[in-house]
Amino acid sequence: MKIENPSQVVFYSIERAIKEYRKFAQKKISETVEGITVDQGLILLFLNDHPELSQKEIAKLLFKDNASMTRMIDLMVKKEYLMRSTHKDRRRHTIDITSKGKRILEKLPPVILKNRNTALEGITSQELNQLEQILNKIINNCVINQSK
Amino acid sequence: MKIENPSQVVFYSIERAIKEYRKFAQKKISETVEGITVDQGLILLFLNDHPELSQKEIAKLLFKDNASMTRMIDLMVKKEYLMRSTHKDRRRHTIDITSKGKRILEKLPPVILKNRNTALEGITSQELNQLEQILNKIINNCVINQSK
DNA sequence: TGTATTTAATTGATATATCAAATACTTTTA
DNA sequence: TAAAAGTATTTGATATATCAATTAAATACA
Repeated sequence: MKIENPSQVVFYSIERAIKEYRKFAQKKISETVEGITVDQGLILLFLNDHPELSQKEIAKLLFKDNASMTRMIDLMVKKEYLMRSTHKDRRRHTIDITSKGKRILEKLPPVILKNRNTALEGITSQELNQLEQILNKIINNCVINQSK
Repeated sequence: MKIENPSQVVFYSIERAIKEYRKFAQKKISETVEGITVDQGLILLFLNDHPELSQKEIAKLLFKDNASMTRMIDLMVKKEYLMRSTHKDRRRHTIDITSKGKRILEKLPPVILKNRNTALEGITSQELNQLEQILNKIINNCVINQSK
């Protein structure tokens, strides 16, 4: 049984698209903001909009593992973008953005918006909807069949 | 400046689609073949079809870094799926599939084909073409603007 | 031919991914 | 209310990602 050439398989395109976008976005972010990864930037943005988020909730938003999130936030605390403080549910922490983190937040949104616009240049909103729909079908197929 | 909710941004869908597919595919592979990751399986398949591939070429096919590929193949050698032997270009190695690797290869293709079909269930070939086209636009936008 | 430039692979350092197990709390329930 | 079950986070072990630097060999070229 013969497996198709990768270039003929849509999963390679999906993987490549997200990897090229991440590489591109990281490069542009690094040109503007020192010492921040794409994911760290997203963590700051989410926390800024929703300060009550738990590590677990942030992990889910970014499709990360809880253990990874612990270590990412450890690092961001070490780099002084974030601080952990006590939460009334003492299993959790409240995660606060430091002033250093807030300074990053001022520079970040325009870069991210520009990156997204650049990456989506020449793509109609109709195409974007199609893309979303098809991807959602794939996601559903995978999620449903995983539990089987 | 406000950054959109993740669910409204197509890049989250792309990321989620590939991650859910990988999780699903890994689960199905693990049920059939012991001790093999999706990427390790793909390395075996590529080498089987194109035994002359260098580590660098395999890395490119799978969108990996050369350093990662060195370590992945190190591990596959340690687990006895692969062997390195001398190549006429002595900077390289020839990478041979062991008999243990070949036994994996007998079981792998049907699982992978079934995974892909399951994940793409209910998606027309027209939609697949659209998906490819739109993703290629994104890829091009990122690649072109990276060098700028 | 000898030196400079490329090239394939490796290594080191650090970060992230993944799974399992452990901790420290909270909530349920008998 | 005490024990059981559930939850958020952390930790350990191993693999992979990423970038820079190194090594060893091939190629270019003066």
